[in-house]
Amino acid sequence: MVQKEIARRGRPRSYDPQVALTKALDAFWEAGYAATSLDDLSRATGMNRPSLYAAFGDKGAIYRKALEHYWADTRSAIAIALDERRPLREALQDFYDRAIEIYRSGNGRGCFMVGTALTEALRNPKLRADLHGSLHGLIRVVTSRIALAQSRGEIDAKADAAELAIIAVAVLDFLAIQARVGTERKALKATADAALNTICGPRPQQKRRKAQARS
Amino acid sequence: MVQKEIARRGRPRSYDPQVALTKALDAFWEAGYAATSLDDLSRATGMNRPSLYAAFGDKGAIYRKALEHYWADTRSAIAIALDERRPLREALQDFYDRAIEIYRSGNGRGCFMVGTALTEALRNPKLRADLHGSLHGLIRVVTSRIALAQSRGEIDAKADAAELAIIAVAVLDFLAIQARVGTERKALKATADAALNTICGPRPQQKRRKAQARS
DNA sequence: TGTTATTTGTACCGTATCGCATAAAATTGC
DNA sequence: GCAATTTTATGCGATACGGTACAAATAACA
Repeated sequence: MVQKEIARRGRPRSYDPQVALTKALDAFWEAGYAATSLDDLSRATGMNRPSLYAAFGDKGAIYRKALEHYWADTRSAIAIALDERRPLREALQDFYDRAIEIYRSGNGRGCFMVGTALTEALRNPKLRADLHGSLHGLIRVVTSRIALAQSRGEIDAKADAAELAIIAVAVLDFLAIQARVGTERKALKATADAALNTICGPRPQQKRRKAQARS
Repeated sequence: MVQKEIARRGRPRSYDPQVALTKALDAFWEAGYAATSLDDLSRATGMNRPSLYAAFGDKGAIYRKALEHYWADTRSAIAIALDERRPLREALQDFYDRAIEIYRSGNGRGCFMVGTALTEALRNPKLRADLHGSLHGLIRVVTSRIALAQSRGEIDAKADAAELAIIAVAVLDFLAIQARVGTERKALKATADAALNTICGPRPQQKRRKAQARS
């Protein structure tokens, strides 16, 4: 995975493009697309504006690359969490646990797509279509994962897998919303539990308290 | 409800503050807070900037007033939809139908709070706390409405009302997200049906198709 | 008719913004 | 060491931004 070290000709870069992109992502994630200036990005990455421009393009291009970076990470995390070798309940539990940790990072910044891209979507048809496709794809993945669990007899075979998947993804996005309005971890766990109990049925062995209506 | 016509002293206003505020709301709703300039607001309302400032204050104050206006409308719509005199399923159906119409308005702009306020929440503690409070309040209202239906024997009394309310509100916000990424009405209806069937149980009499995984 | 009160419209100020032009710096190849 | 190459750093230029000062406009009041 390490890039071969080819002796490059001119002055060497003083930044790592990958970490710089991550810093740019953080800046956008915090303030949103429109409220993040090139100076903010310059400060966040440690690069000056011309370097930023040479490396990633204009502000829109930086944002698109940051979004692609985020989405690639997200996809791989989802694939790991929903691993078919584990029971559905365990998979979904991991799915939500990972989401909660990400969404609570950075003072509870939530999901990058829900928190920043969604706002821009209305005036950016390409972005809008990409978000639509991502969401649709996620629902399809979760649907087939739930259908698999049904075929294994883990959950009620008469249930509608597509409907349960919609619930599952809706709760995922709801965690993002709750996190960004400052909801603490305990309440986020309760939200995830609501999804787990609804989709997989109430947990059998362990004791269950009634969920508090804290948000 | 008509204001008494008191003879005001100077030059009369050439705008109606209520409709101007609604136009400002529309502008923010479309582009988000940061991307909406005072010139945009001036264009949208037909007022020039000094009039705008005199009427509502600076940009932040205009936004706060627009948000309060939106939330007041939303609260009353929710109260009507969840009317205790109807069965829960009918109430929730109306709840989601109203949401879908609002969220699909303006080329699918979604929910004002999810689509614009959420982005700003991270850097605006007061706004964040308000959003948190609103969300929490909504969950509490829905929880007690579901508990009422349980006490009437409409749905399973052993279910956890608070958990079902979380699902209900999560799906509401999911409708907002789906609408803003361009999801068409049919798929939004399918999302709402997923919530209805999950919370109230599958509809008994009418024919049911399996939900497509369209988003 | 003149005074007072209120709103409108134009124009302006200081600052921030985006993108780029240009020069200085740092490295490799010869 | 010298030319070629690539990146960094400073700074510029045109525009956009939020907010306000000021005068013209329009009404009630006396």
